[in-house]
Amino acid sequence: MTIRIDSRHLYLQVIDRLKDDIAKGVFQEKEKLPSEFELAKSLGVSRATLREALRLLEEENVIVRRHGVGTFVNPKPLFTSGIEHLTSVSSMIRSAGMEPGTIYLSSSKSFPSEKDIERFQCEKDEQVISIERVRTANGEPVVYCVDKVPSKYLPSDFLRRQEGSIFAAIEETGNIRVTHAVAFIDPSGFHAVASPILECKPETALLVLTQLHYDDNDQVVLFSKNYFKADKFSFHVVRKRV
Amino acid sequence: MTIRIDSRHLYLQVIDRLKDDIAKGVFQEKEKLPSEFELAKSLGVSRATLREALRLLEEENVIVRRHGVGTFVNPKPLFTSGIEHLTSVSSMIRSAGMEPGTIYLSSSKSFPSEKDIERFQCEKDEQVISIERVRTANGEPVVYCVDKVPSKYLPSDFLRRQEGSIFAAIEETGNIRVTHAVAFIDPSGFHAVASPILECKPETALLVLTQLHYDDNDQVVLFSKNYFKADKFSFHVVRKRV
DNA sequence: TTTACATCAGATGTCTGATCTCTACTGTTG
DNA sequence: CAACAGTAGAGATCAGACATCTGATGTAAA
Repeated sequence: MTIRIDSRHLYLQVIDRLKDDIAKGVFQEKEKLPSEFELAKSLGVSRATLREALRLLEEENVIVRRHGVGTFVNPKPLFTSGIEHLTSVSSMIRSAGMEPGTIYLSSSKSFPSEKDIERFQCEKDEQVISIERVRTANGEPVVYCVDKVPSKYLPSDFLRRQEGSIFAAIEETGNIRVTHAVAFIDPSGFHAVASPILECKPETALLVLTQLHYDDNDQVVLFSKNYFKADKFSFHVVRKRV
Repeated sequence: MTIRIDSRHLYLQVIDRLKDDIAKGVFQEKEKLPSEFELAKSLGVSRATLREALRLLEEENVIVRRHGVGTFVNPKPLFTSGIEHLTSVSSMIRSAGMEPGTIYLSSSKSFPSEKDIERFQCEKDEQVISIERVRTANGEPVVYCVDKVPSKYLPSDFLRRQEGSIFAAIEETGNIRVTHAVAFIDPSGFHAVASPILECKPETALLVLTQLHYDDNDQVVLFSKNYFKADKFSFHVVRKRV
């Protein structure tokens, strides 16, 4: 019996551990994993728990299981991590091999519009913080971002410190975790505000991501509109048949 | 082979059964499911098997489980079925509440280009079929489609019959099933070919979906490039934190 | 009456160890 | 050499137990 430092469920810890090991190449050798019996023993969990983890890893296409044969790691992380995985703009830029930066244009606190009230399901007197930024990749402007978030979700000193990710600030309190988002994808030609800021020629198209970010209680905690300079950026998504 | 009547794994059958029951509203009552013990008994499977099914349903956001409390059906199919689910253009149009139609522009059989050979991993002498179509919604052109598929994946009489989905034709033989695709998302301003065909004004932006369709052996079986008239169409994707 | 704490029932989480079924391999046989 | 039967080992499923969490209830103290 191991001491539970981590309070999360065991099967989740097993998943992380296995993903780590696969990433590190521990199991890579001939793309075959030890048998469930041995794996469970070496991880210190029961086979039932291990199987719950393996089943989810199979659903995620990390591994493949063949009845009577064995479990194999899937040798094709070729096209994972598409837009269907929620990550910050910073890490999107970084994973494209470039250095992210931020230029703050403005930030303000104001009372919510009717749309805001509907989006956030908040009261009329709950103030909303709006932030306008330009994100850069290797110094070049690539994304124009407009974010809106009810001030109750942010630390009180947020407006003063002009740095850091909004995600991190929202989750700083420990009570909220952004778990998923719905992103609406639209193309745009010339945009009166974004195009000049991004130093686009009029014929350069933009990709607009309008996003509603939810926490684990399905509350909208962040609304954002991102204008991507598409010639410097590429999006993909893995589509699965159902 | 792969002819499976009901020899699929038990946990998969349980998932289907539960989804069915939820869809039929059997469990709807107060959004609470029977306990795992009772459910397992009534389904005639062990608790371990039931739990594998429940774990996947939870991952799919169909249900929510709370330790010590119970299992609940999730009352929010609000934003499922985004672009991350692979469906045909026809059903995308239909689910937008419009009637899909097709205009065939051209279709031809030719030897593969170097890009084709790389995409499909085929031989130089294996011919490739190219199809050019316009898809309409309520009679109005909304998508310009260019499809490429090695002729070996299609029935020999395919070029003569100018109708039906390519998906269906590929799967007609029974040996191939398109399981997933990787879609690259790009905006486009004026496009010399697509814009006139779609009767777009020059300033109307297009959304371009360049897709590689895979079968269950991770073979590319279909390449397609779709130009969506974005003012008539809307895309969204559910992004999950990992 | 209200608050705080102890207790308990019932649910999910985890473990153990067994049996069933499938697959790849191997040696035998005609 | 091909066809077949046997076998070992892997995942699939099962049955039952104990652990832990949560919500509700009852009881005693403020």
